[in-house]
Amino acid sequence: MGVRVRFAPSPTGQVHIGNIRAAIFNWLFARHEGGTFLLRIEDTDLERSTPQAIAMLLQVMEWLGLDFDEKPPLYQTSQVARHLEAAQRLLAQNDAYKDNKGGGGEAIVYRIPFHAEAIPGVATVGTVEVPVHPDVPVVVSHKGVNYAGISAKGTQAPGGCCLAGCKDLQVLDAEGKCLFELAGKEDAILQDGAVFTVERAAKLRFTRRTITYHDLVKGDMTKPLDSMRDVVIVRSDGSPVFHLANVVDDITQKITHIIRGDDHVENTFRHIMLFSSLGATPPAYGHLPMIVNAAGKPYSKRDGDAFVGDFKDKGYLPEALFNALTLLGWSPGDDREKMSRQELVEAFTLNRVLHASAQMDVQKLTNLNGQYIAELPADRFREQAREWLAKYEWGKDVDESLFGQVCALMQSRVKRFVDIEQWKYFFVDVPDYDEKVCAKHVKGEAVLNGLRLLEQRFAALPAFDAATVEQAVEAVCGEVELAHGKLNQPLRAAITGTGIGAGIYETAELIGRERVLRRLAKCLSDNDLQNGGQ
RNA sequence: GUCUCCAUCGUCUAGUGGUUAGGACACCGGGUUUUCAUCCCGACAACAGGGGUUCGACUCCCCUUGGAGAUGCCA
Repeated sequence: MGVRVRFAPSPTGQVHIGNIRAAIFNWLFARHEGGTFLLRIEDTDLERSTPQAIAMLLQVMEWLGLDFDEKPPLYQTSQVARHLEAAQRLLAQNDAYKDNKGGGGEAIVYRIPFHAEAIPGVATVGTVEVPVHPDVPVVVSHKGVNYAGISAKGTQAPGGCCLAGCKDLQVLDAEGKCLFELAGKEDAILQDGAVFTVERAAKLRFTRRTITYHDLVKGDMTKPLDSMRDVVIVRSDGSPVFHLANVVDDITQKITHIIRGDDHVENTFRHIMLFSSLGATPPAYGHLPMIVNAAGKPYSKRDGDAFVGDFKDKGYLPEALFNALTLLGWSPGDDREKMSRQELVEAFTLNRVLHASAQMDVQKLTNLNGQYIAELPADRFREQAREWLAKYEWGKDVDESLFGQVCALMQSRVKRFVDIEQWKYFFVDVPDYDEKVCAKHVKGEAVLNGLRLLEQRFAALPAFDAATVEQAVEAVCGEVELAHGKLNQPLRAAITGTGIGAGIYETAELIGRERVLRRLAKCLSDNDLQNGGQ
């Protein structure tokens, strides 16, 4: 059977990059393998799974080009009957039981199978002993073995595990005398619900069993059964828990490979058991390292600056974000970084995914984004630039030919489309002056004289273009005894109000003689005013 | 407490017993007839610590430290 993978988010608001990265890796894996990429919307949290949240999710996926197969997507809420049916089946098989431990009613609990040998990957390790605190009685029942451990200080520590964790259990006292033996009582406990309470026990001796699965990215993963507890699969309010719903849906959708975040590693062991108890073959698993924030913690829904939508709003291209996200926890193995989607599909394999968590470097993304923007065909860039410009009052109705020229001049310098806000000086009569920049550059007799002279020369120029402006500036520099180029930044400050931008001669040409002269005059008179006032 | 996983420049990473430990971003310096956000060049910068195994460890094993996750009704 071909590869079938899924992205199964819960649509509870914004989509953050950790989440979407999982989608990207699933998509890449499916496309690389020529398999099927499914979307399953885990919308069982009715309060937070709003239609808006689902629409936002779909929109983000489309923006990033994460096309999924077999539409429409599977909505988990449509599967509840199936989930409950599975729970009933487990109950009927005696693989689950009802319990009211957390109060509020009876929950359904999946029992880690005592006869665990039927589960793939379960192995017997040998006999082990664990100390227990004598003040807390050891209780052995079909719900597991309850006891308190002993901390380093000798106080009670959390303990207890599923019954399957303690095969061949013997409860011993401090002298090593056997107070209870499980052998021969299994049926009484499992079938008839017998409960044994053992007081003043000192240690447990049992046969340890482990469950191992091969993780496609992390390698062999093993967990002792005595570190596991039974799993609640239906809440006391009757609603299915994630573990059940997730596994049942994966069976329904015939998923062959589950690629998800690292935080699910521990769940995998119980999920494999659930698959098995439900008569299904467990899929292959691969766990992706987390993307963490600057503090080294996984992005939570509170980390406001990590939402996919935020990157879109700042003018990042989907291809750039997609590319950058693939480079978090994965690399092609050579020095390639900027890769097309096709190259990524070809190069992507799970065994090259890293094991350690990664931190998103926004500056690197920004740099990459700049490369993608620089490579945009001129007309595409223009189209997008216009949309961004239209966000500003001054950018709604710009001169078409000037706009085209500005785009041509500035495209290679734009790293994010929000940066286009700084184009304002090309299109308005009076730019916003950065006072610090002006104070820094527009000062000193020589410079002021130079600018005044420039005003005259510009006015007298037969043609006003980059070349003639350059000539004029050079000539004036000589006349006022300024080193070559020393008038450039002052001129830039005077006519754009900023200290950065494209080449000043080209910039001046685009701003045009009229505006340049007016700005020069204004800047100089403002300067006189200031000096006169002091 | 217990269990699981992780650990190379500030950040993302290459590296699978023998390398001057490579690349990218950022930063710093220089260049583009000392204009600039582009472009080019250069410099700085890492194997968490300690034990082993080995002729030889970033690489294999153990311990420590540090980080993350899990530990029955979140997903």
